Amino acid sequence: MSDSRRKIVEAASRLLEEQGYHATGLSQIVEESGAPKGSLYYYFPDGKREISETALRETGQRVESNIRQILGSASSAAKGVQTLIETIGRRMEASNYQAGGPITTVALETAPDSKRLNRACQEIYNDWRVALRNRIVEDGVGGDRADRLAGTVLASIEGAMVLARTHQDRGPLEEAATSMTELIKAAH
Amino acid sequence: MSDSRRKIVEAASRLLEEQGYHATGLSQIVEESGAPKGSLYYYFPDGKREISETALRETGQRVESNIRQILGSASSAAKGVQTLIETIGRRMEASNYQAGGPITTVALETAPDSKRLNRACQEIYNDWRVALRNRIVEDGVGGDRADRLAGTVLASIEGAMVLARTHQDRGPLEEAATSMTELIKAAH
DNA sequence: GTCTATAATACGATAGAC
DNA sequence: GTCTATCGTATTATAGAC
Repeated sequence: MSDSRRKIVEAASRLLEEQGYHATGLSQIVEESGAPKGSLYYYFPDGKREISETALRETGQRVESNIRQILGSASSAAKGVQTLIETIGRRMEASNYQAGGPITTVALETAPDSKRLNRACQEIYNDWRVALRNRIVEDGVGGDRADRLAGTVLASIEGAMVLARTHQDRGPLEEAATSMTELIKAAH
Repeated sequence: MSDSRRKIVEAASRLLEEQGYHATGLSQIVEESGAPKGSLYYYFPDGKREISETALRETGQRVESNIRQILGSASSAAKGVQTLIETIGRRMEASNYQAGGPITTVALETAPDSKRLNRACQEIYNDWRVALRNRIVEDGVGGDRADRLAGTVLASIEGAMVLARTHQDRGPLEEAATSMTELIKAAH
């Protein structure tokens, strides 16, 4: 992938997380990426939606990789989820709560009116969910229950990020970490 | 409160939930409200932000009232939370997932750049959380633990709404309902 | 691959009449 | 209380040169 294209996608990923879809302009993406202004529609003929989809999917894969790595090196699913949520809390705090969930805002904004971006968000959330589910199954929890637990953990993380960003406080994530480890342990 | 003002606030509440802050234009609010176009800046001299704050706070109180009513008429906190989440699921499904969390999208969009709207969202979330906490305390759960449980329930609901809207499926809310009742029951 | 210029449209907000 | 007209400034996207 060319350098300009890569820089555009990286800038878009960050801006979409921090500001959401509608508040992020193409001019700002180009400006902050440092890429040439003329290359935007050369690399992304379909414009903003194509850039955003590319950025979302790249973010999704990066996050999924982080999830798998953290869960994989933990001694149990419960420990892994706790470490995962703590890591998210540190990341949000370090960004002064400008990071607001890698795709949450865009997922909410575009669910009704962009089939393309909505599908991307669906697939990304599904990948994350599967990663969580697999680690819980490895711990010996039955498939159906592991599935439900993975969904609850994912929802709790998403919601706790919303609250943490709103309050500029990672407390909600810490509460979620405690509750989710408790819930997973109780499933055995 | 005058009729035009009330209609503007009602339309704004609905549009902000369905579309978020940046995607909702003043012209659309006026148009769908049926209020006279000239009355917008008469009732809300500070413009879009003032309309939005008013709409958010009104929505917040309406939802808080619903929460208290549902929790209050339930035989236990766990049952109440289950009924609450099921009610939310039916509401989202009935709207074809256009309802996307009464304030979630706006909370995420405006957290960084509008002190005024951010504070409103903080206070609304806090009210909801207190309503949850109080009902859990009534069930005999200790204050600290009830506080954490309320935070987790709120986060799970917020996150499950994000996932439900994204997938156009109330499954995430059903999973959250099951898990949250389990978690609350385990606290006794 | 990259540039500039510009089309076409929408936005929030204000002024001043009535 | 309500109206219209308008200002200034964004936006996405395209055309055509280089």
